[in-house]
Amino acid sequence: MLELAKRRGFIWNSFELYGGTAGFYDYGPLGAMLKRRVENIWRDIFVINEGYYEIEAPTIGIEDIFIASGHVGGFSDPLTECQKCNEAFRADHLVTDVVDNPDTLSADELTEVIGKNDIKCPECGGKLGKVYEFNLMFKTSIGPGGKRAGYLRPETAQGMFVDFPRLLKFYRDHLPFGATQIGKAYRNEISPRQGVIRLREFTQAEAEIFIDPRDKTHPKFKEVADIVLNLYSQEGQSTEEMQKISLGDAVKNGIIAHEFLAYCLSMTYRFLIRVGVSPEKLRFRQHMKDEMAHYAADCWDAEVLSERFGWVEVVGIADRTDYDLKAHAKQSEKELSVYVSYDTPKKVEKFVVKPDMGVLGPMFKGKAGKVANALKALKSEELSGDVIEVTVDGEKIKINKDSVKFETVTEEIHGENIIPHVIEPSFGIDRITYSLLEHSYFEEEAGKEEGIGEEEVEEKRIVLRLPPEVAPVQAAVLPLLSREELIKPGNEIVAGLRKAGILVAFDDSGTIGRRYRRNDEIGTPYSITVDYQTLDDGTVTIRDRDTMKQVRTGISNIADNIYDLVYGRKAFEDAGKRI
RNA sequence: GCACCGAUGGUCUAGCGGCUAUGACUUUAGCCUUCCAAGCUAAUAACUCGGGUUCAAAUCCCGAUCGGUGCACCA
Repeated sequence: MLELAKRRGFIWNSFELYGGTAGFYDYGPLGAMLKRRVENIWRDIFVINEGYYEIEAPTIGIEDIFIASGHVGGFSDPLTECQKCNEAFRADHLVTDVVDNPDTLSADELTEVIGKNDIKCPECGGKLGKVYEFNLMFKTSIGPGGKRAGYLRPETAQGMFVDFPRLLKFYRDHLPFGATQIGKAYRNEISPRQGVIRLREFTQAEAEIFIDPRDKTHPKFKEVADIVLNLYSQEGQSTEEMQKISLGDAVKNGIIAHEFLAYCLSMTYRFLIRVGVSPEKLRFRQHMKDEMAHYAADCWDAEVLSERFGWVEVVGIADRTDYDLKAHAKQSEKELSVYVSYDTPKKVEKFVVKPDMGVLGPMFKGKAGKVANALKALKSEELSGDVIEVTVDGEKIKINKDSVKFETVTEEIHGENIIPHVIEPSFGIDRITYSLLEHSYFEEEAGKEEGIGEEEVEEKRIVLRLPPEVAPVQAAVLPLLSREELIKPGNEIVAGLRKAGILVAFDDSGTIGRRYRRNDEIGTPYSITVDYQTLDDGTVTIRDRDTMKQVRTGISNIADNIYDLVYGRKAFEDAGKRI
């Protein structure tokens, strides 16, 4: 598979000319188109059908963002280098024998522990240097002078959190709403391996959906409740059992936390199947309690079975609660909340204390404000005596009850400010693209050729059964023989298809069989063959990649015909007369 | 990052001290060909990089880079 991908121009190692660098891959001519089509299907589902508009934020973020997100502090590993041989080691791993929880220690604390316990370089016994944090973000500086730190974003999500106030206005202050982003993210992995599974630069498609924390239902949940998924729940993982269960039942039984999350699983499922992931090689795995971030309410990964890498996480779907907005609110000192009005205004009984400032002011002068605040904090029973006592700055102060009025008032409240919860489906586009290539790859025995003598020769066919919608080349036009009278009408068909926006290849070299196989190998779903009958009656044949069957149809509406086939609006049998 | 293994045309591969470096497929040009890759003719194209040993290195040694596997890390 990988050999094919490289040879036919899907993916290959970056910078090969200079020996290559781990963690970087190029998409070739076919791969880039394939990936683009995958992204467009994602847009169709999330942006067009769900209405979560796409935004585009910079790939470089300022330091504040990543302080808030925790990436500056937490997205790193403590390293120490040997002064003698310059080897780098994980500092927390060197001290596991002397400390109980080394990963809770700071770099300075680790340096101290190493010093006190006289820990030496495991390689050469040399002295170890100061421990420093190796951050997994690519750091850069903004503007000259290097004063202002910037980081290549390690995920696209933060760009959407940071835009929350603007997005809220765009959606006219209504929950729920969502924003999406498809773009590059960067992680300076210490040791990336496993091909495109772990990259230093990769493409994410993420949605941040802001919902009312008190209402995690989904209006369209009924439409998807019957979808049966392969779930690998927390409970299931303890017994290593997957279960096929409908989303409706999964929510009812409390396996999935709520409808909204379950709905996201359904979107994810439909997306992955549509781009070409095999349903039987797809499962949804719930994060274990200790694996989940402490703030997450529930989290599910879509995992795809890969022949090379086993189960690979391709999508993460998390209920991140209000963690991110709170973090950015704190860092930016701005309020990030939504005013939500009640259906009917609530009547709330409220106990109000009204200190008589005309008396208290002159009496306490500078302290008056503090005294008043202390009084306001009191409960009704504490105010019942003739003399009221409060403590201000450690000093007990007695106040005559006449100086304080209090009452219970009934107020009408029309709504409140709430911090939305965030549902985050996060897709690894590179992993998905790789997976569908793997799942589409088939080597099969195709027909039987009569060999020399009596024996039959089994013939191998490599075919990429990509869904027509994602296939980079959507149709091939092939003159049966490379002769001018057949090439000419072929070229006219090509021009017509191109006008209709279909990516079409023309090929007249070698035998027809060879050209069919070449197109099978890159997943071209339909091949149009011009033969001598075309010259007589203006018809051509269309060959279906998967079945190798052919139909004959007129040239006049060939572009519409192919378009309908590619986008699934017509079955192959209906595209013409069967041969 | 550690340990072990590997790196030869576009792809797969032979060669394991001796100098025009195997072979297959692919590709290109042409011939032939009336529907499922291997018919004919020709052409293009490779020893990962840097040091060392040697009269001589694709071959032996060291290092780097990349890749595979295990550990670690990561999701």
